[in-house]
Amino acid sequence: MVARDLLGRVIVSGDGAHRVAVRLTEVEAYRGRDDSASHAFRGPTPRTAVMFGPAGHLYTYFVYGMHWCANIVTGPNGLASAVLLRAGEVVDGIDVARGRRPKVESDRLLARGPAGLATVLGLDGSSSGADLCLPNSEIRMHAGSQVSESAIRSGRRVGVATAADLELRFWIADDPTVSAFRAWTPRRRKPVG
DNA sequence: CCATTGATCGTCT
DNA sequence: GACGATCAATGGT
Repeated sequence: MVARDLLGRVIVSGDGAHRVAVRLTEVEAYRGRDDSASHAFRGPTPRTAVMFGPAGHLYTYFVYGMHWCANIVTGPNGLASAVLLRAGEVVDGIDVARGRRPKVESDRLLARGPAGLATVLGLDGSSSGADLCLPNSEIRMHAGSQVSESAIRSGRRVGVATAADLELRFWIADDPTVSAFRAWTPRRRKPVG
């Protein structure tokens, strides 16, 4: 399992009227212990334990005090590799997706960006560790359609401070749902007084 | 379209 | 105590 193999696959959450499906158009690889930008770089912690487990499970994390983002653990080794789901196209449950992001104007932006993608699928901390390969799970993955190698582009990862030169971000060429690249910039602290 | 900035809190040191 | 795998609002071009 490699990051580019995930492009074109479909992540599905919920059933019936709650079903939402997202076809992945942009992903970003994190090489566990070998990668200073990875949450697994300093070894397992309670939060990152699932990254050190078997492939095909979900790893969700909370950032900036307000957003959830989702990864798929890729394994199969003890390296704790994972792939961040950066963007996708909502292919089913568009009304549910719109309801979860009522301020988003265009459907193509509904699952653009990792936090938006997780929101549309209804993912949060309770989803972490879920096995995506179980067909009856609340969250599961379908094969989707194959994306040809010639349609895949790669480039630097978004918003990472270290290992910034690695080209571990992959997306489907010319897809309107792919997120915009933003280089990492240092963050000003809120004034103390 | 682009650039800038505030919001907000779990996690690890 | 500092920081972060982000987003949306704002204001300019």
